[in-house]
Amino acid sequence: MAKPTDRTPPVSVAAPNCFSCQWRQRSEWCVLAREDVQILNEHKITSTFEPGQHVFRQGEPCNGVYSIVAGTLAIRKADVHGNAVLVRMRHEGETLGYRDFFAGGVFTTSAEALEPARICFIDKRSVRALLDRNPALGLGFLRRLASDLQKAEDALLMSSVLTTRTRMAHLLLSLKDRYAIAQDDGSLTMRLPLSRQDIADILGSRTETVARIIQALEKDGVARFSGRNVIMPDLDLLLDEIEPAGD
Amino acid sequence: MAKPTDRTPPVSVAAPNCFSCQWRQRSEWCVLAREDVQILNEHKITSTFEPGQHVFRQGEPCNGVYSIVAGTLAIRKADVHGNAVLVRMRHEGETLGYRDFFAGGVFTTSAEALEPARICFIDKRSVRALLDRNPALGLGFLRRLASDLQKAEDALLMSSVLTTRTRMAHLLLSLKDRYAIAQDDGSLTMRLPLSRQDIADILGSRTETVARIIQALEKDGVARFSGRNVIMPDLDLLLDEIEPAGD
DNA sequence: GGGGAAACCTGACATATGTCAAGTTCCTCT
DNA sequence: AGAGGAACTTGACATATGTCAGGTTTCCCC
Repeated sequence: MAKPTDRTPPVSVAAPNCFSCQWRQRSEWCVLAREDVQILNEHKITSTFEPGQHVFRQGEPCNGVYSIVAGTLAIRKADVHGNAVLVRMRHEGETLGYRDFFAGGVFTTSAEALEPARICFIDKRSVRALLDRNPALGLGFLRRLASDLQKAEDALLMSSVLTTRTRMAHLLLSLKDRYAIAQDDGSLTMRLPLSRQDIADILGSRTETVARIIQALEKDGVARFSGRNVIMPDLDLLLDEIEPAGD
Repeated sequence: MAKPTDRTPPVSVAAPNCFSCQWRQRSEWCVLAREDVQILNEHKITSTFEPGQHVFRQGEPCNGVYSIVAGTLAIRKADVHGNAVLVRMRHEGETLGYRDFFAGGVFTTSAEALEPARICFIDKRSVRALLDRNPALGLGFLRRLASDLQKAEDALLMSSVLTTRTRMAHLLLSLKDRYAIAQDDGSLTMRLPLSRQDIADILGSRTETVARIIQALEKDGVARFSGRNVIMPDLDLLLDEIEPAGD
């Protein structure tokens, strides 16, 4: 089998069931009545994506919303010169693309699988029908957008008042919640879902700078890196990074 | 009369009429039926604010939304150390505070009048009642939030890929649309609604850096500054700043 | 008009980070 | 296993920007 690349078309898979979907019940879609779940179930299209494949690309028309059944996606935004930032990550259970769906119908970001992913697509017409029948669904998206906006503003604030090293510490701490596993000796280990370039794009920096910060963190005993594997011997040391001493 | 300071309470004024309000018809509120405008009209509270006064402060509970009848506000966000960024500006006709209203009820930003302002407050109960009766109102806020989020992401991208000088050019160009007046000789003049500190907070920079950038822009003939007054002799020079030559 | 505070500017200096150019390691495919 | 390439690291250097300290201007209130 050929290696899946960015250009490999996504694979449609046997449809999972929206009724029994564990994620539906914890997301915006939990407000749907039984017959509306039926609509969802009939119209969704489920596909799988390998790491590196795009779910959608900046500039393409937005013809519906997506829901992640499994996997992690990177949401990137690029300017005209190709410079990109990694705006956020999206994980299983989250809905995707609703921002551009409500804003105007063209994707202003790209979504790329970081891990093997399984994703449901719900087309425009179905979403509109569901919104018409369930005002609470719209309010759910409203809440979600409001919280996304808060996070974006937090990121904006952080990017202008914190050093790159401190933002790196923030990033490690947020990744820890999802990816780290505790070892017997009290340390934490995790495998990063992100390349150095991805990290640089999140920090608004360069890979060389990321490498230097990693070097510095290792020197100070805060974390040890080996490729994408990280060992954090003491969580308190990381917490100290984001909460300056004596403050 | 004492000079209005940050602590001077806002002044409630004779209520303007929502039915005839020119802004209502161009905003989210335009979808309201006649009897709903009546609700708005009865429950809104209109106040005036002098420059420097706060409409609301980060951390306060959010008990409703605001609508700007006249004036310009600065929306700021601060971290625990008091570092602040100026997240955005809001002008007459815009609604205010809906983000925190939908997200959870605590203001995550502060709003401060930059010019004398007149602002209507619509309390929580009235907003909820209007939302219940007008699903389209919720969709209107949805669209607005989606576009705010887009702008926030644009700002995030710009802050990490553009130089401070280029962002300054972007800022001047966006302020021009609202504040600049064309002179007979083809140049543009405007009076900035922002202090150097405000500009630095927008650029994610320092007042000293802003002063240096101003110096550089004057040296290159792009703009001339005298306090808050700016003369832009040639718009093309400013546009060149944001679109690097030969690109 | 004068005093005082706030806003603003300037210079000298330190430093974080970008840039460029080699290396090295790691991974994948044949 | 070996070849090739991508990802990553390292070093030398340039530079934008922060920091600090001092000075000037502007504005407001008495």
